[in-house]
Amino acid sequence: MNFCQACAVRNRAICADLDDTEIGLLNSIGRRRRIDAGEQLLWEGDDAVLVANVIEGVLKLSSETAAGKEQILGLAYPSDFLGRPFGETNSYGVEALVPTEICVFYRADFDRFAREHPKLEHRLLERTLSELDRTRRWMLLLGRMNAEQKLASFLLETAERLAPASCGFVPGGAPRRIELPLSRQQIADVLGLTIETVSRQFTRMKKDGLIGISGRRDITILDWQALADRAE
Amino acid sequence: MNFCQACAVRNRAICADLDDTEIGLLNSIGRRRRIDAGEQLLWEGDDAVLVANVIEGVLKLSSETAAGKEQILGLAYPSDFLGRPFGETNSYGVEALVPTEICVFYRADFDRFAREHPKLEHRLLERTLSELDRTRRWMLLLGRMNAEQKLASFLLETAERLAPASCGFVPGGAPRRIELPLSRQQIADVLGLTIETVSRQFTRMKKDGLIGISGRRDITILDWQALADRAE
DNA sequence: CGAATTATTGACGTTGTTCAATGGATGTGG
DNA sequence: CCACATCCATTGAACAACGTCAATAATTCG
Repeated sequence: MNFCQACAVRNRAICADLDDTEIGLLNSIGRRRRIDAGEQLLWEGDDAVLVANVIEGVLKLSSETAAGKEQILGLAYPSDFLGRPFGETNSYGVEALVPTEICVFYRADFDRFAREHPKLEHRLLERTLSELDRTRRWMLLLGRMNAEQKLASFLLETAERLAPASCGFVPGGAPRRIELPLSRQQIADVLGLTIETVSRQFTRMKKDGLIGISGRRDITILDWQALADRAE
Repeated sequence: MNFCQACAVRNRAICADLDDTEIGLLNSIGRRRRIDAGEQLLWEGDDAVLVANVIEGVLKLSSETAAGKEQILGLAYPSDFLGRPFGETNSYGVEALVPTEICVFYRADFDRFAREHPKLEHRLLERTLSELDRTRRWMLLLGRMNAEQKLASFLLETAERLAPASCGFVPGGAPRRIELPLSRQQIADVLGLTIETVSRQFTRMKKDGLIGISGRRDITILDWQALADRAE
């Protein structure tokens, strides 16, 4: 059977441009896999054996310093691509943050398929270019923003990426409740801060009426404009 | 006439896999251009009109916060690719740091050519994937390293990238003199620090015998191992 | 040679980290 | 269903690293 036809990210993932025959071929070399929250998919420094598409869930890409301090390098959401095609080793680890569903390939199979299907390579190129842009924007945050700006930026971006693309959501307007896919420690690891600093910033934003905090991971954005102002 | 045949980066740039006919075609849509040190090639936020290959020299990619603080997002050396194919706008500015020679294309022409030549797209994909890896490694530096580690890492990477690929240079061993392509301020902008902090770190490394400083931009790495130790 | 630019150095302030204690939530076994 | 253990988050106080401001020194360039 062919999973792809019913795939939730069929029109957004890198396979979107393939026709039925090609999809069938790709389907035959990939397989679905569920990953529990906290389960690791790829390890930093390992041989690059697998690549994957994210179908449902959220994963973190991360690396650590010799001293053991972690830095989260990026988050992967549905339709994002994971792993290092045409590469030797994984330069970062990948771990699911919530229960996640992916579509995995052996890198060797994927590489071969990709080289034979320029349409797929083109989509992958576009996606990689976008990811590079996003990553560079994140560098500005890490290098030049203070704790308040970092957290405000993080909340805005998370709200945006969590909104299903289909629902035509635009930031701003009404209060919006979001369920954070990350713990406080992980947020700290994304922003290059400590957990204490993150916690203090949350408390302050709540006190100032920018956000509401209902549960550890349950945040409501009350004042978009004020949040955006603090992000710059 | 066809510049490509005599091009210094003919075997390393994204055009390396093209045959003579294809190179001829590519040559006809591109042109050589010299850029002075300090001259800007692309502006952050502008429409993405141009893309280019670096032939000789060094350029910086940079972005700034609303408050006007600059962050250098990356450096481009010979054979690197510049600009945003298949994109709308430049998400960062590009400026030459030293007298530089590039091979420019109108993005529209380049995009069309690329879509018709999967070999070129493949090279561009490999390069973009490598650049993404490099950029993510830099995020670890920005987010989790202190000033000393940042500067040590910067010096090591600069020494490596400045060494002509041909000469089989490996870090370590004998003292090595390098001419920094960046001012102190620019180094600060790469590392997410201030010029004063960079200056103090330089002074300290010199005092500790790790490096020699002959002129503002003229550094000799005296003790590779000690420098590598401080980088982690 | 002198002006302008860039870098260094010092004194001081601020932000975020570190260390330590407390608080709140979640889950398990009795 | 409660008691307890565990985990995660919050809060406070002291400290260190880096930033800021200001003065001086060294280069570069006309």
